[in-house]
Amino acid sequence: MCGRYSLYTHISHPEDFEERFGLPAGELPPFPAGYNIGPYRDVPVIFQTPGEGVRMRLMQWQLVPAFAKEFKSQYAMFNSRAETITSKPFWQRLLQNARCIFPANNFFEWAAVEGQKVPHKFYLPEQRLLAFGGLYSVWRHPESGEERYSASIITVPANPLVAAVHPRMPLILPREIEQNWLDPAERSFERLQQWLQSFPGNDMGDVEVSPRLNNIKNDDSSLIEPLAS
DNA sequence: CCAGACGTTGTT
DNA sequence: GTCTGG
DNA sequence: CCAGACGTTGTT
DNA sequence: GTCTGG
Repeated sequence: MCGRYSLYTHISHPEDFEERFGLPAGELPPFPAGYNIGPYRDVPVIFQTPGEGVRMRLMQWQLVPAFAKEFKSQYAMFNSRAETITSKPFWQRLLQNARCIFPANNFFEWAAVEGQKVPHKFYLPEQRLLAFGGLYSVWRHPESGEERYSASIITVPANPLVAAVHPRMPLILPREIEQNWLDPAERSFERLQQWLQSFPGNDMGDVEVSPRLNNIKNDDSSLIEPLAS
């Protein structure tokens, strides 16, 4: 699963967004560095619609279907299982028409050790920016017509490194397919399905971090530091 | 995801 | 236990 | 044509 | 909103 992550590269190295996604620093959404980002927050999401370039905007981290009566979900849909989105029509349509990327610097998973929840940070040392594959949805207010965006992170089975801590992990897109993933012209179900892979653990780092991370009210850069043991 | 709350009626 | 809030 | 359906994940 | 069923 993926229920907590960090994003601060857009503050420290905004040029990464230009290089990877063609997004100039001036077009990044106003979002402070976040070291402890959880579900239901508004987070920066990268997406593309037909006839338009790649864009980034804030979306609420959950998924509210367009047909919902209110802008809230009665289910926990901040994650979407790869196994589900390829097998059910509702999700298949989103996979073909509403893919997005959550930019991130790492993700956290909790190990259950003697009844304690022990947080671990997973990251790619050589890469400041990670691209989580996700799905988004646009909901329109019935009266005002106001648009509200929401988005969900796709999950896949954990690779062996992550599996030592937790059985699921976010879909991480290899750099070479990021552009294809965002391209609204890509509708091949078979290719899309092939991209729902668990990113290998070989190049990933895993460090235990402070349990202060557990409380989402804590949000500072010390939370991503390896726990001194 | 984790943490923290979780209880009301009627009245002025 | 289960729901809500962040 | 209208009515009705359409949406979980992860945890122990 | 959009698709399916009757």
